[in-house]
This record gives sequence, structure tokens and C-alpha cells, in this order.
Amino acid sequence: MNETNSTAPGDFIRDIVRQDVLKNKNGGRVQTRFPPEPNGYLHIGHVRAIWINFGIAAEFGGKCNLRFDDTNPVKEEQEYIDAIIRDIHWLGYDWEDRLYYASSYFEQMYQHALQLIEAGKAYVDDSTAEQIREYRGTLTDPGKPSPYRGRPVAENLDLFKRMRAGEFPDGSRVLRAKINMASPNMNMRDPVMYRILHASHPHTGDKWCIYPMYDWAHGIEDSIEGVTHSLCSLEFEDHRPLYNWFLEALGIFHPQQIEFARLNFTYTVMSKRFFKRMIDDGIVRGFDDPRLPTLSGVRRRGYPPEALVNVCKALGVAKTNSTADLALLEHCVREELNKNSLRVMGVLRPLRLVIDNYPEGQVEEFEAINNPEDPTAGTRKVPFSRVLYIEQEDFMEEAPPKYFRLTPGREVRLRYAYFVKCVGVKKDEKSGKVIEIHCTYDPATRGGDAPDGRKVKSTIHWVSAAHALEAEVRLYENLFTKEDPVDVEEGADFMSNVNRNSLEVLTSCRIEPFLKNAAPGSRYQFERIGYFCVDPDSTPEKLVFNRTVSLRDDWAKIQKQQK
RNA sequence: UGGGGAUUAGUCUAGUGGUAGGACAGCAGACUCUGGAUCUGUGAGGAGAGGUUCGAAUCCUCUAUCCCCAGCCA
Repeated sequence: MNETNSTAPGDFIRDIVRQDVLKNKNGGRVQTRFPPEPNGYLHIGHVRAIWINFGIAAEFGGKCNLRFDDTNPVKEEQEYIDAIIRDIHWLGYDWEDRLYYASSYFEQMYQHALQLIEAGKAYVDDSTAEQIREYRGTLTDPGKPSPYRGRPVAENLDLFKRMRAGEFPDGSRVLRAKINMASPNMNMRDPVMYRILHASHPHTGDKWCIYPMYDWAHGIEDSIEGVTHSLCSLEFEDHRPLYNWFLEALGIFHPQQIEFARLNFTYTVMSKRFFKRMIDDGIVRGFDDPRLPTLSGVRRRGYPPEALVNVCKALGVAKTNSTADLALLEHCVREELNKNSLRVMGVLRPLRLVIDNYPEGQVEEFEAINNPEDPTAGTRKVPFSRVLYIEQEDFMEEAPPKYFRLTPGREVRLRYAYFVKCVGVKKDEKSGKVIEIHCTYDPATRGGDAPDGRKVKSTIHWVSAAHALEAEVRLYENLFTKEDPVDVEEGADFMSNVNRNSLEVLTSCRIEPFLKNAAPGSRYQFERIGYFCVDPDSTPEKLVFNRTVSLRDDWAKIQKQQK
């Protein structure tokens, strides 16, 4: 259905599509495609392209195909195909039965190549790669025609057929378009259409030993699928004249190529080379490490897919090279998680708290709200007893100004439970570190409210020591110390800006028993701390959580200002 | 120094000849059984120089800066 209403996000591409639909171009039909090469994992930068292609199709009543641009078997693998499919589905997009492969069109491409040769618009070149490079000229100097450029049609036809038949070794010949060696656009200087590659292809196996180049293949792929708007990133702007040239030379359906800027974020690098380096150097554990911006990484980290789509909507699309603030992504993650995640109490760095006047052996249960943003999420019971754990940072023996939490002589609220007042501390004799706090509680404040109306400055979270589950929590920081990771000194690369302390593992965290059967992938808010996602490493015996993102923390800001 | 693009607050993005708007970030406050959430307020902007016009971010000219292109990668 046509959803081009006022709520639809507007950008220059949607403007073009809207105009085309209005003019009834292509009969008002909108067809897009997302065309990844299966040579690596998808990352958060890809989400913009996915969102644009699937989103625009949906908004204008069209369809979006998933098409693997698998024209280079030496780089492509089935593993990546599977991962890409999984990741796009996770994002919430679907292509129904329209899963296509460029390799399915190899025969048609070959026939089209014969057509171009017969038209005198393509020729077989026996030059070596080096010779072709030399003859291509430079940015400022025009190229020279190859000695094979004038080869007769019949000879070209024969040679090209024999290329396909496997008569020649890799690199010995190529098929080239005959365009213009003096063009100021390097792409038009007789671009290579086919190279010889005796390589096995994930989909066509050993059927082919010649493989089409991107520029030759892509327009044909789009044309075959009836793509109306072929949306790609900015670096293909220079290729558009060639895209158009091939389509016109062939006289087939002519999609419109439109380019947009890629999505980048501060503190982030998105390249296969970078991912590989981080893994090879042992800085991260794999492609799905929660610190990596791969989709499998952020999924494991706990980012909801909606947040990734929402950040695209918030940022929009334009032709300006830009780097978005990572804080905006985190905002979208928090926004989504705030709406949907269950609240729970968990103590990351436990400090024993004993309530001196609470009966030994007594256990009470308090009702806690699962999600204040969603009443349908209901409530749960949380056990309470004499010995609790609280967060180490929720107690200070000497409290600075504006510190509202527990300190000797001060009363605070234990969330959902009682008011407690600190009456003493126990210290380690050697280190002098506080190892236990002693409090008294006011039975009249049961449930968390004082009948006399007295107020406390803060509410802190807790878990009952006897009932708590032990858990491991993995805290993550940015992989880079600099907003712009490639801002490095002469001769250095991004590795010099890598944050070597991006992971902190906390092994003795205590969480409430409600989480006993939490499934891997499920997301929770640990109240007052942040959002956490159960890691696949988690077992019922040993729960493992990843910190997705911390909660906004005004106290941390105050602390910064005080320093 | 050839060709193709781009330039609006700290960041991203609208406005297409008629009061420069939004989001995030920042700052200040209200509220709060999460120092969360929510709400309110607030500072901050059209690369530069000319020109056209009653009026220019928008049209014209020049300049500057940044990005992309010399794969048998995509």
C-alpha cells in the first residue's frame, strides 16, 4: 500500500521516488534491492542501505529483493551468505521468495557479452594486467588504446568463447568494453568486463571459469529484476556513466542509479580489514564479539534491531560524507530498551550489608514492578532477609557534597523494601577497606514508604545474600580512545588508538533469583545501572551477562564536574 | 595539477526566493521508591568574498576546504 503520508521520513531519494511514482514512471512501480557481496559480515553501517532499500519499497508499495552480488568466487563463501540472511531477518526485513544471486544470471550476462562483441563494442585483450594498467593512463594523462583494441569481431567472438571453454589460463586474457581510452572518467577507459578465474563458486561450482566484473554485472542484474531505483553508496557516482552505457548498449530495461552517503559512527571503524586485525591480534574474540560493530556483535551485545532502524530514521540520508555521534545510537538503544526490557536488581560489585535489628532467619517477599513503562509486564516477588548485598559505590564512608547514597548515620531506602540507616562499618584490618556495613531498619517503612512522611535522598538496589544468584558480567567500552579512530600520527594506523581496556569482566556479581532461567539473548535493565543481555556463554549454573549500554548517569556527571 | 561529489550549531539533518526548524549531545530546572524514565527552559548555525533582488541558506560568479576515482575488488 502507498504510505507516502506526512509521517514518512523525507530525504532526497524518497523525493525522487515520490516524483517518479507521481509521473507514473515504470507504471508507478517501485522495485529496489539490497545487493551485498557475500565476502564478509554485515555491520551497523550496512543498516542504512538495508533500511533505505527495504524501507522505501515498503513505503511506496513496492518490493525489495535480497540479491547476493556473487561475481567473485575467490572472496565469497557460503558462511557469509548464511550470516547475511540471518542478520537481515534479525533486523526485521523480509524478501519473501525473492532471494536472488547474481550468479544465476551468468548465462544471460554471457549472451549479452556476445551481443556487445557482435556490435563491435567489446573486445578480447591479451595484454597482461600490468600492460593494461600502463595503457590506462593516469588521472591527468589520457590512456592509449591496447594493441588488441582493433581485433575483428569474429576473432573476438572466437576468443571469448574459448575463454569460457577454459582454453586459457587465469590472467591471460580479458574481455573489455570498447568505450574511450581518453575519457577523463577512468571507469570509461575500456573497462574490463570478464576475467578468467579457474575458481570454484559457492553456487555455480566449476561451471564457469570466466567471471563478470561489477560494472558489467550490476546493471544487468538490476535490469533482469526490474529494479526501478538502484540505490548505492557515493563511491559509485563515478560508475554511473558506465552503468548507463552498458544498459544503453544492450538496449534492456534501464534502472536509475542513485547514490547516497554511507553511515559512519564516532569511535567506530567498519571494515573487514579492521575486524580481521582485531581478531587476529586477540583484542576481540570473534566476529560476534559484543564490542565489534558487526550485526552479530551488536546483537550479542543486546542492541535491539529496532534501535538500529530508528537511528537510521533519526539521521536521515544525504550525500554529505558524515560521521554520526555514537551517542545518538546509544540514545536509540536506551529508548527501545526502556520501553521493553524487564527491570531487575543486580549488584555488580557486592558489599555485604547486615541489618542488625532484622530477625535472623526471617525472609520476606516484596512485590517489584517489572517495567514501569509497561503495566502489562506485571510484577514479581523479590526475597529479602537480614544479610544483603548492595553496590560498593552506593556506600561512602566520607561522602562528598551531593552524594545522596548510604553513608554513616544516613538513612536511605532499599528499593521496594525498607528504610535503613547505617550504624557502623566493619573494615579489613590490613587494608582498611570497608568489607561490611551495619544498618538498622525501620519496620514501619515496610514496602518503602514512611508513615510519618519523612523522605530519604536516595533509593538503592540490593539482593538478598542467601537468595542471590552468582553471575558474570562483562562490561564493555568503546574499542577506540579517539572519536576519530584514524586520527593518528604519521606512519601509525588505527591500532594506535585502540582502547586496550575495552573489556572488564566481573565474576562475582549477585542478581535476584528471578533471573534463574533467563534465556540467552534476553534483555534486562539492572535498575540504576544499565541494560544487560544474557550471553550465549550463559548456563543455568553460571549466568553471563553483557552490558549493552549503561543508564544515563547524572551522578557520574556531577563527579566529573567535581574533579 | 583530469573527472565526479560535498560544504547549514559540537554531531546529524530540514527548509528549494519571504521570521533558519528538528533530533542527539551540552547546560539549567521540575518531578520521581531507578541520580532511570518523563516534563520545562536554554546557549549554539548556512565555508569565504562578490553579485542579482524590496528580500538569498536557496539564483549567478569567483575562492577555499573535504571526500571519491588510475583492481583482471565490490
